[in-house]
Amino acid sequence: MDRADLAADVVRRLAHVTAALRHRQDSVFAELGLTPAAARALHELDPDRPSPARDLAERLGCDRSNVTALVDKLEQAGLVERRTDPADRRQKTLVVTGPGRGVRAGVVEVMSDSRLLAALSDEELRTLRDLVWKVSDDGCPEQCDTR
Amino acid sequence: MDRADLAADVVRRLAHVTAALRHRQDSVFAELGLTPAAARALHELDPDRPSPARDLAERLGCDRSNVTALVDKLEQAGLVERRTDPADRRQKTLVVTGPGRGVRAGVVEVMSDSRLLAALSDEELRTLRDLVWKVSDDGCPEQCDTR
DNA sequence: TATTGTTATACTCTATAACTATA
DNA sequence: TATAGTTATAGAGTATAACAATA
Repeated sequence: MDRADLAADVVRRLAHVTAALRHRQDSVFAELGLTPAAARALHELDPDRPSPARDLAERLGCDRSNVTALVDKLEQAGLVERRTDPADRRQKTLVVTGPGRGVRAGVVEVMSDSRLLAALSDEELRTLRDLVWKVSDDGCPEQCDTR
Repeated sequence: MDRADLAADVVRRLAHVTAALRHRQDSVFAELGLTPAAARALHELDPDRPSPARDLAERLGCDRSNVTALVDKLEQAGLVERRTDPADRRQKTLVVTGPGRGVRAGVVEVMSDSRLLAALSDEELRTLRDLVWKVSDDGCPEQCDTR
C-alpha cells in the first residue's frame, strides 16, 4: 500500500471514529435534555468565571445571534442565568446556576470520555496522543474549532 | 498525566483534527457547487453500479425522504439521472452522468486527501493507521456511519 | 398489504441584516 | 459613532407522517 492509499485509509478511519464519538456524545446530551449545540455552549461556560455572551460566541466560533437562542434554552432549563453587567449595562453576564453545574459536569465527562479508546494499552495511547498532536500542530491553523 | 487525562486529550485532539478535515472538504465541495450533504450523496453513488434511491438512503444512514431533495439537487446540476426501473416500476435507479463522474472524482479525491497528515513520516503514518484501526475495530459498532 | 419514492411539515443549527439600548 | 444583545429571516440538514403508484 503506498503512502497516498495509507493516508486515505487513515482519513476515512479518523472520520469513522470521530463520528462514533460524536454519536455517543449526542445521545448523552439528549438524555441530559440538551441539544448538541446547547450542550457545547454549556461546556464552554466556566462556572467559576461568568462571562458575557460575546465571549461565548467567540469560543463557539459562531455568530452572536445564535448564542441568544442557545442561552434562551439553557435559561429556560434553569441551567444558566443572564445578569446585566452593572459596569456596562449593554453586556449580559452568563452565570451557570447550581443545577447548571451538575448538568455541565455530565457534559464535560462525556466530552472527554474515552471508552472508545479502551482497546489501546497505555503505551499505544501515548503514541496515539503524540501522533495526533503532531498532526494537529502542523495541519490545523487558527480557523479550526472543535465543533 | 494519568490515563483518563491522556485519553481526554486524545479525544479533544481527534475532534480538532477531524473538524479541520471536514472544513477543508466542505470548502472544496462548495467550489464544486455542492452542499456537503449532496457531495456525500454523490460520493456514495457508484458510477458503474447504478442503484435505487433506497440503497443510497441506507448508505447515508438517513431517511428516504431526504434523499429525494439531495437527488433533486444532483439532478438539477446534471450530475445524476433518475430512471424508473423497468423490472419494478416503483424503484428509481440513480445513474451518475458523464459530468457527474468528473465532479464525483473531485469529491472522492478531497475525501481521501491527506495534506493534513503531511507532517508524519511513512512509519508514523503506518503506526497511526494501525492504532486508528484498532480503535475503530473495537469501539465502533454497527450503528456508526461516516457522516 | 407491503414497499418506493414523494410531499408536507417541523426542529436544529447556522448566517446575515436590521433594530435597541447602551456607551 | 461603535458595541452588546436581540429579533427577523433564510437556508441546510434531518426526522416523522401521510400519500400515490406499484408490487
